[in-house]
Amino acid sequence: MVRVLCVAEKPSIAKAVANHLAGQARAENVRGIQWVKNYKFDFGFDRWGQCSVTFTCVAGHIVEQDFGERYKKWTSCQPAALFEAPIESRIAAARKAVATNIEAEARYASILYIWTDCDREGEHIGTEIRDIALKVNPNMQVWRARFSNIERAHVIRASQNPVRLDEAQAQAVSARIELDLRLGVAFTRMQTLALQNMIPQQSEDRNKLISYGSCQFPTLGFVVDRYLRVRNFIPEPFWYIRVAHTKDDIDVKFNWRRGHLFDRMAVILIFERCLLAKSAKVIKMAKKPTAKWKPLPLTTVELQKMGSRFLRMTSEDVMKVAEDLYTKGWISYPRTETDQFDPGINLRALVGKQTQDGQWGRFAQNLIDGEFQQPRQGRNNDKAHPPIHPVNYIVPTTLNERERTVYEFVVRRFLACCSKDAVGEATDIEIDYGGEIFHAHGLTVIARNYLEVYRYDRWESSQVLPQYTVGETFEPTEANMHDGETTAPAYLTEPELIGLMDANGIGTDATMADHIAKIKKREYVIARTKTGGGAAGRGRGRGRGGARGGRGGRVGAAAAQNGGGDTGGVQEFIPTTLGIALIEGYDNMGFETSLSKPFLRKEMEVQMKAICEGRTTRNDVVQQNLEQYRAVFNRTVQQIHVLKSAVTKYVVNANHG
DNA sequence: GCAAGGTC
Repeated sequence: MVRVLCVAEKPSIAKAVANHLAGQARAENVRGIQWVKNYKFDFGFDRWGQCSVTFTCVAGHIVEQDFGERYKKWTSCQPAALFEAPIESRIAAARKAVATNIEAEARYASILYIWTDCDREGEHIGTEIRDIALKVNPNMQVWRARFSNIERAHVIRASQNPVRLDEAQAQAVSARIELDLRLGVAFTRMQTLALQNMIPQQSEDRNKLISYGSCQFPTLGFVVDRYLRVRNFIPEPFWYIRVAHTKDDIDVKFNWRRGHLFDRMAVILIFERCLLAKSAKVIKMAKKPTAKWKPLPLTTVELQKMGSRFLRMTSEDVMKVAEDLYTKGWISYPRTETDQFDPGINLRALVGKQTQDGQWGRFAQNLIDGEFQQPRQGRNNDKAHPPIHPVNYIVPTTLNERERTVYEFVVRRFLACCSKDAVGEATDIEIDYGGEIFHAHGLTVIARNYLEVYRYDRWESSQVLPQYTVGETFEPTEANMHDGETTAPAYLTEPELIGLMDANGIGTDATMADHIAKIKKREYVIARTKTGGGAAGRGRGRGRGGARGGRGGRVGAAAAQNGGGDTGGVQEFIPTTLGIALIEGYDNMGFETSLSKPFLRKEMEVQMKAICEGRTTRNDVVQQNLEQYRAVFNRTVQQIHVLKSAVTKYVVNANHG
């Protein structure tokens, strides 16, 4: 019988696919690794007939790239030499047993069938597996499965339609690996050696490390950018008009359509026109149904944003806990960009597992009893993993506190997705007063629906507004001119930072939390827990700040209508003097695009796509980038005084003063 | 003592 060796990227895929193909596969232990099993079974492939199959896995990359011995020691070469120093590939120390297992199985198989994730990194991992297998058995045929989820029918279809590895995608990753290594290590050594004597030692036995990385620097850049905007903020006064009217014992406040103006004289003139008009006329009185949409299926980025906003955990902790819940089998794979459920998945069955819970069980039961609605479809699909959802019920009290918090969030989010939008009625009233438009907005929540289970969203009825009729006129009970001033934006919070990284392609969903943790560890930023609520998305500078100090009083706006509900405990980031000095130093070097900005990383992403599409080659991209960065590197060395003087200004002086 | 990306 033909022997086929299948290799997945991680244990869960190997197990799921093997069991789909086999019915029930026999799991054999592998020496030296508890979490890898070799699943053995027979299977009929259209192409090769009845085969004897071993289905095993790796755990991410197996091969590691590093500089050779000669360049390992910091003092052994100039950092600039790392732009061309030879790079060696070897099996990572922690992956020896995995590689040995593949070698052992490959010796007896004639076909290698690769089942790594269908993304760029998966394609590269596939080539790593192939190289290891071909070394012991050069005659193997190499194939690859194209699959985008692990639903049974899909997997079986994929198994019968093998394709070839996509070399271009693997090459794109290879370019990324080489560039990140050379640039990261070269700049890290250079700036550490140049600056470490100016900076207090981190601890007695360890020298301060001043690292550079294509992701950590832009991440730091976002924090510094916001900090400088806060520090350089100059409040601007503004003026506005507010009208109130009491009807049916209800005090209705009308807001000025223009919001506010920064010209006091202009507001005075308009205000006088209003007063002259004496009476206001209702020009719109509309009640219309409105809804608050239920959330989209959960992606990794969203989990980290929501986690750092509502669960009093850092994004790093949220990911750690989510990975734990995944390996224990309670939730699905936590690294996904997909916000749409595959039509094949049995969502009702998953909801059904939650009916036994004391807190959300009744809600789940109601869904089963008829309230269930298909989740919304987002726009993202990584074709590898479904949205994050609970796969099994676990009594929350048997989990530790952090696990419980994350599990509860995943479950509530999932149940919310399978529920209905919240329904309400919006009332909009507009009046014309001296030629100016003022409006009042009211909301009555009619059915909370998904909000019953998803307590992270807020949507509450406002004060009930009285009935007006279009054409009706009245004399306002109160008409006042108020003043206020714009308020500085707040420091960058963790959910905001994750949003910026995501939008700018800094890191991947799986690594964003690592980069944030790294700039903390390097002491480029400090994280501090924000107290009180109302954190995110506030005050983006001019004109958005709340109106403070209005003399007429009663200026404080009602609570945020939407998405508020911050419980406090959000992390906010403030750069250290060292962090500011690094960013300012590079910004002052006069490069077209500073290393602190996200553009270089974005550009690398564009070039990786070009490699994938065959428009350029791996070597061209690597050579061109190395050339470009070598120029930046050399100029940085020549102008190291610019960097040093920023460090002097922010770190040295700050510590003596 | 260095990067970023997989994953356990």
